[in-house]
Amino acid sequence: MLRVSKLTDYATEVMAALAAAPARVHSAQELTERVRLELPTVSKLLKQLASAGLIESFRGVNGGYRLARAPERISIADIVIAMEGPIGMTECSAQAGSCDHESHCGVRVNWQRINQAIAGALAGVSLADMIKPSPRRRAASIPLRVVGA
Amino acid sequence: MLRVSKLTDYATEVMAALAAAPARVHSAQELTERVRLELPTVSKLLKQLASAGLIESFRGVNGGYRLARAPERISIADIVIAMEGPIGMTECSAQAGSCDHESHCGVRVNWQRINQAIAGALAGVSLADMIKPSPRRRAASIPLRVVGA
DNA sequence: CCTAAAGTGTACCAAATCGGTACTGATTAG
DNA sequence: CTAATCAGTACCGATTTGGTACACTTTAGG
Repeated sequence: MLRVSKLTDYATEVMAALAAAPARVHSAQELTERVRLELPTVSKLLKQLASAGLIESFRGVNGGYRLARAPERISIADIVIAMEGPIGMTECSAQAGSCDHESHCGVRVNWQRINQAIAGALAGVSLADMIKPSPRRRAASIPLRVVGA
Repeated sequence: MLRVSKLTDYATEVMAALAAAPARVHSAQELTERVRLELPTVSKLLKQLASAGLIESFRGVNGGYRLARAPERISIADIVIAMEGPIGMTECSAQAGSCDHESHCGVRVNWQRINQAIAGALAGVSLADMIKPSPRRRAASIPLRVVGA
């Protein structure tokens, strides 16, 4: 199945939890209780999200994490990229030289277009969208139809 | 990196090779030479593509494989699904009951929307599109818009 | 019929990835 | 100075992935 890693999945849950109270600083411990995961796991992904600049960290007593931007300005693409690196559906479509088929592979360029389509789909959903219970509203703005079918 | 498996990648190359001469029957051996992979590997994915109904197989001497439909009527989504199963970016968004967070996870429904957007992006590119050298033409209709970054 | 060309099915193995854990260090409020 | 809390590193086990091996079936053609 084409899917993101569990860590990425968890990351969206944690980000959603942070987005529920964007102004407050949440400790890793508190977030752990919200998403029902082990502390080291939550800790690890929080660190990753922080180094990607999606959340701010505060050390020391009463420290914790807080969204770096408004939930409307953080997209699922941001989270996926923070956790898994650049979106590239195939090795060679992400960086050149990584695949020795390049010379005779006619589909590479087209995979790059697909990457962009998928990045667009992920970028079109914000964290604010994710915490809305109803899939109505901005849902319609997700680009669905692409080319042919 | 969010990506499809190598086998899926190879499968698109093999399908592209088949699409280059849709009427002819190609042996696995011949396709192996085109995509520069090992025969058992090509053989394995051809079998999988055949059982998904994307290609037809012919046994015996002068046997081989042929596209089951016109290249315009086979999408990248078809190939990805044939190789990796249903598109579901998270465990729980594909089938219910597979995740014990369901009760307190507010983002599940929204992942389902994202799945559909991605499936749409993949369904929108046909095999015929993939073998076109120029990324021009209908390319412009792929939604590109990005939110934050 | 017999043989060779070709696909089918099953099983298996090594390497990479992934998810998780442990432990130690650094920072800061009180 | 102490406790709370984030940061960094290292490691481990399980799963997945990619690849290989081998025995079986089907079919065209002599």
